[in-house]
Amino acid sequence: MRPKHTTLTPQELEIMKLVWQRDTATVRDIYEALLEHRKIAYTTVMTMMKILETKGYLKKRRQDRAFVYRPAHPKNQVIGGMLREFMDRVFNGSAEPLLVHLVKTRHIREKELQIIKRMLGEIK
Amino acid sequence: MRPKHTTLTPQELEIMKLVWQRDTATVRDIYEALLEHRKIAYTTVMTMMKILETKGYLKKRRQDRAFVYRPAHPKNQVIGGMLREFMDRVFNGSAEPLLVHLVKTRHIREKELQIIKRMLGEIK
DNA sequence: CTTGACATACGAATTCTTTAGTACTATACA
DNA sequence: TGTATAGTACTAAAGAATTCGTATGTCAAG
Repeated sequence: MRPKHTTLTPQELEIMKLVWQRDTATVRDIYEALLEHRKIAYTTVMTMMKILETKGYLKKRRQDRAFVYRPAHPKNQVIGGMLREFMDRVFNGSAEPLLVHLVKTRHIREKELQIIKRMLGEIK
Repeated sequence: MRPKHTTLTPQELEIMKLVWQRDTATVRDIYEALLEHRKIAYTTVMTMMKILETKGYLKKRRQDRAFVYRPAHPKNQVIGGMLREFMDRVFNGSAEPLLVHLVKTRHIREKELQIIKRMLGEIK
């Protein structure tokens, strides 16, 4: 059975990025990090992290009075899933038209081409 | 308050793809195309297309009794915007980590590399 | 012991997304 | 002429995403 296709929402992703950076984090850690960019309530962050836990993206364990959260899956795996979902939905699953866009918008230049070349060489 | 979505939602995209394919389309055209994949009500399609019109993605003009819709912007431009938004949100705006994923998941192979090479050559 | 700080639990409001029902209108046609 | 058909307009409602308030519990400092 194929695993349920569930993707991170924008705000969930924002929080997950911060947790991946830190490997472990409390609600307060994330709350303070988010506060530097925008106004947000402590309980909002708590709710989001609880949601991420029930969705299986975060694991928590109690330490003293507070929960300490950590990622349930590596960043690469989750981000990779989001990329695949996006490619499926927007480009019908094929990378080629995506690459066409990246070249035309100059997001891929010689530099990126060299990177790809080198990575492909390493895989072989 | 959640910031307004600047890009197409999944269902909106599904409809836009069909309109781009046809260049012009009535609600009935899209309704019938969608019906081949899933159960959906005629009025649902109508509502979605009205939303797309108020959001500025579709233009309509009356022809006989029905509206005929057409895209307000070319597909490349809109899809390009979605890719940009995704890259910003998920990869902090840089193409490189995105390419790393595509290489590692074998979505970029020799074939795609050649395509990129050729396109870069054409741009120069 | 009381109080303030800090944590979770719970509930709820708001907005966006998606879906669809009902009412109404104009046209075609039997 | 009256009726079925095909269209729009309007309304609504469910579910997801996002936000936050209030209640409550615990611990440490005074």
